[in-house]
Amino acid sequence: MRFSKMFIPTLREAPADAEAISHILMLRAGYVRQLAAGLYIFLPLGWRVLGKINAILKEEMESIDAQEISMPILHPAEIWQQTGRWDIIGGEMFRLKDRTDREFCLGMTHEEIMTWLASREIRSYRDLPQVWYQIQTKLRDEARPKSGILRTREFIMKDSYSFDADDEGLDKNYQLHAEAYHRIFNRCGLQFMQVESDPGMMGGGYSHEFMAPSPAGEDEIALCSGCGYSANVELALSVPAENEIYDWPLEEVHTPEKRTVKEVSTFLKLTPAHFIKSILVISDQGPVLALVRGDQELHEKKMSKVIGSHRPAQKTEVKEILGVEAGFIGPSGREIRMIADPCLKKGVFVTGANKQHYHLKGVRADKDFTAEWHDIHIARAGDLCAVCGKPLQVSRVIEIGNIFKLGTKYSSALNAVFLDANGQEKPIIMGSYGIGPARIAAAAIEQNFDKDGIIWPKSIAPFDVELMPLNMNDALTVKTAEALYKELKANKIDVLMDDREERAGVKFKDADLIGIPTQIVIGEKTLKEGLVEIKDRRTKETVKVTIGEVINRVK
RNA sequence: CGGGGCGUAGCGCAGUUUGGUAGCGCGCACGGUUCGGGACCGUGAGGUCGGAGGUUCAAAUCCUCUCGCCCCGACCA
Repeated sequence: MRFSKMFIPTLREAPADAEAISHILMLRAGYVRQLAAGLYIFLPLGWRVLGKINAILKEEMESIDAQEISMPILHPAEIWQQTGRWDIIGGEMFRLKDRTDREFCLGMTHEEIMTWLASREIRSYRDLPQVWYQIQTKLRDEARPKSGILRTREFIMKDSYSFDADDEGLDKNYQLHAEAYHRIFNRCGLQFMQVESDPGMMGGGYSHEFMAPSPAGEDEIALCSGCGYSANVELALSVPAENEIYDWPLEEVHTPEKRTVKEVSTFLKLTPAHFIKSILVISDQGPVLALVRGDQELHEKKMSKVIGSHRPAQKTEVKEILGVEAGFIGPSGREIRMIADPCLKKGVFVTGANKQHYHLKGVRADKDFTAEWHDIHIARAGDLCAVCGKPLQVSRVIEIGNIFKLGTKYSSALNAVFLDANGQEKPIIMGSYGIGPARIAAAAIEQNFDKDGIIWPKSIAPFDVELMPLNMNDALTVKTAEALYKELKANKIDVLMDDREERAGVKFKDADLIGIPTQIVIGEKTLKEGLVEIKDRRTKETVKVTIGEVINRVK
């Protein structure tokens, strides 16, 4: 490809409303343009990158016998109604009507439609297993699109779905996908890890996420360097570092106007870890008191797993329900449902006395209060691994893929059944598996850039090499460039030749910004010695080679 | 949905406090000189100041409403 013929609108300055590095660089280097919040146009360079990523996805999907198909984006409401998700999913689903008033939605994922197809076509265990995939646009009315291409309202996803006769089959397809995903992300040059995750609205009981470490990410994961335990902090189990235990007798202490853990702990000259933090929440079944250690935060998702959907109580509700102001509530002597973090089992604590301006010192679990015990705190760096006891690290990550064991949730709802070898009718056992190609691209940039621009991993770069004849007015330069251009193409090397009538400086700046991993610089002076320069975009190291050597060097 | 910020030329911004005929840099077009890390000189094109309504002799500037975008939070296959 010739630069002069390709639409690569590079920008000297970054648009003001871009913040994430991948967003800024993709805009500046002419890969994407924004149409509206969460809607992006992929320009020629950006589309080439997605094409490279998709090619890898296809190869690895085919290698585990997944078959590519293509599903509509516009879905009739009835199918989503049958699985219940039409009502469960709120504003995130785009909904519309056709001219006859029939209801439709735009597909945010394809479990329903894939299962619908299976329900119509699969009859026998002999038809199983099947793995179908597509690389298809999804639409979600995101509450908050952000970080450029990382969270958008319309995006391409590779989604695959497995259909099996039994759990062993599902296990195998799940495992095959996990392995394929490892190969895919490795080939894309990403640093990543596989972690346990919360299945969320997908249902089913078992899932993993693939995470690329990056400060631009929206998720956090806990990692154990000791045993390798890794999980999204939404469900990561951790044991906070132990307290020194004081054998206080139970007594009321006067704590005038001291409400928060911070205030009371400062007042009593104790660390927050010696306190029980009591948080009243309102669930569908009524008020629940959540108890965590004073130095911890309550994790709402973990809490939701125990008591279902809920919200924090307002200050006035606390007074109404518990009869005392929020700063002085505690578990002792309460009849209300209580969920407590297990780290409170051992030790002696200070907590609200349920009496204005008083706290209770010397509170012990089981003796002074009882509760249901569940891990409900947010895992933090420095907490200990629940498996092996070594310290956990917490890091910020971009979710680039996920795999779910769905079981029979969708097949049961949509009556996707088959006859087994004994003539018994059974629901098909399913899994679903997603990867976001645009997120791979963004994560690759977030993990590979410098002050001058993008540094693409070779496998997903828009071109393999950029050929840079510096002076287009020099006949020998042009002649050499044209010959090399032809030869590179003949050797199946993707080459972008910067044949513009631009000054050398502009070409260097643009080349670094665009980030093609190898640059071949053809300069007038060096050329007189019969040499050209091969430059590594990442290290900026340059070697001078004869023209004849170029092909072997860059192959 | 809650909190905050911003909308002025393609991009980055000044001008808004104190109302008085819209400006700078980059980019773009043309001419010339340059030519290995975003050149220089000259000439020029380009603006419903996000939109609507109001106040005023006069509104980018003041008031009301509205739309859009970004950030934090809530939410999130």
